[in-house]
Amino acid sequence: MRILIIEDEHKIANALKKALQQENYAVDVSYDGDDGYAMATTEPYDLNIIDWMIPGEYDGLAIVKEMRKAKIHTPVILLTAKGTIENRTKGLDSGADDYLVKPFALEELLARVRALLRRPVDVQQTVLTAGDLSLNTVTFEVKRGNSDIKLTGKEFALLEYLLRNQGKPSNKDMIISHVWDYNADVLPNTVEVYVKYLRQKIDDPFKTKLLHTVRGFGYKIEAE
Amino acid sequence: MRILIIEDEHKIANALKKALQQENYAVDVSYDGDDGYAMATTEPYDLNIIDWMIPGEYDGLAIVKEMRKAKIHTPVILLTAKGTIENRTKGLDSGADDYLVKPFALEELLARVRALLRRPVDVQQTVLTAGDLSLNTVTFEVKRGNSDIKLTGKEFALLEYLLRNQGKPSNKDMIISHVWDYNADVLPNTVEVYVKYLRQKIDDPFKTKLLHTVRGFGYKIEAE
DNA sequence: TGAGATGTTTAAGCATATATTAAGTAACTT
DNA sequence: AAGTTACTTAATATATGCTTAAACATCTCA
Repeated sequence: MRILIIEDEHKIANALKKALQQENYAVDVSYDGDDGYAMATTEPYDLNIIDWMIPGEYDGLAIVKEMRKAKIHTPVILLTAKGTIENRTKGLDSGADDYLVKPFALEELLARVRALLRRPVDVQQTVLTAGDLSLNTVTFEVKRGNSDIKLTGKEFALLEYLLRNQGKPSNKDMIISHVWDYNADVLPNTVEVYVKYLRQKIDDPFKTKLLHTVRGFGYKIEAE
Repeated sequence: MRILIIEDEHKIANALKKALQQENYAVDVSYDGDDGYAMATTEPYDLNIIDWMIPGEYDGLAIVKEMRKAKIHTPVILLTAKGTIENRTKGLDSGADDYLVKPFALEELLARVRALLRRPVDVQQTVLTAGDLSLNTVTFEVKRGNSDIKLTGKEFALLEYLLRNQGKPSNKDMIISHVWDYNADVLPNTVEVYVKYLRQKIDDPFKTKLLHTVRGFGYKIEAE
């Protein structure tokens, strides 16, 4: 699966590229509109991720319009800064298939990419488990054994990430880039604090611990 | 199940496409009549959704007539702007199977698509329940225990949506795209207000509450 | 052993999500 | 045309969640 990213903010473009590559997509990046337009119309891609506001003769919207005019119906996800509702309709009007407002969490983008590329449903598990701990990504329910556990949004996102990477330690930078918005300037200490919150809820009341610190490498979920 | 949409308003076409894809249909879109006509008569589809007023040599009505002349009996849903009754008969006369006046709520379209594709009956329940609450999608009656509850149109649509997704929280964006017209620009706060109205009617007078807030994730209906 | 590095904990201020109320519009009835 | 009902928004209040700073604890390696 080939994906083209057209985005002038290098930081964002590279973060997206990295994340998508980790999911085994082949990713090309263009940092300006003219170049991006040329690539989008000449190379065969399975998906385009295009920023609305980019320098060059073509902005994101124009690229989408030209693509559609040229009968290129590759799915497009449009990115834009926190905008008005009018923006949203305009974006979808142009022929884009989906629309994402910055800042967004990487996981959110990945979910939409999967949706547009119609990855088989069974690839994405809805219930993640480790030992007697279970997390349901549809109902957002978290349980340990029979007891319900209530998590906040961030706690849930953190636990989900750790469960998806079960057994292998994730360092704080990794966690920040996956659980927080791509451009969030969050201190590593914030992760530490959230780990504490999580432990309070999923480990402290129980005998066997699941969330482990791997000093120097990060944190991991593991059931013995 | 393959569905073809012939509709020149990109915004509508894309909204429909997305909604239908979420229901696991394979969807193709054509933005003009000539192209659409070619696709409808050469490719095998299980259903066509065709706008009446489209640019090109063929308008929607003509496409349906030509299809029928060519003995292609794929079900057709015709879309049209707020029209006269005369329109309606003309439309069904032409050989269309159903007829929908814009603007319409997505759920309405989905219901008709399901009906025409004869999805197994048990998929579309006519009475939805949660605890002692019941909602009849045919008679529009809502009851809790023995007491009748009167809801307005939007309140009803909201409750129906939540009941269909019972147990799983729906966030405001989801609710807006399913309960309001496809082109409605409605603020998230509107959903909050409607939740309040609903609660006043279905929860406040009763001891056990059914409509729950799941902070950070949305709202859900759930009976313990 | 002890100094620097890494991880833990607590509490407080700030930010955001949700709830509530009221008032303005639009649509429908009589 | 006036009155009613439904719909949506704006303004405000309240609750909860998020993030940081700073103090404390533990580990590692010279």
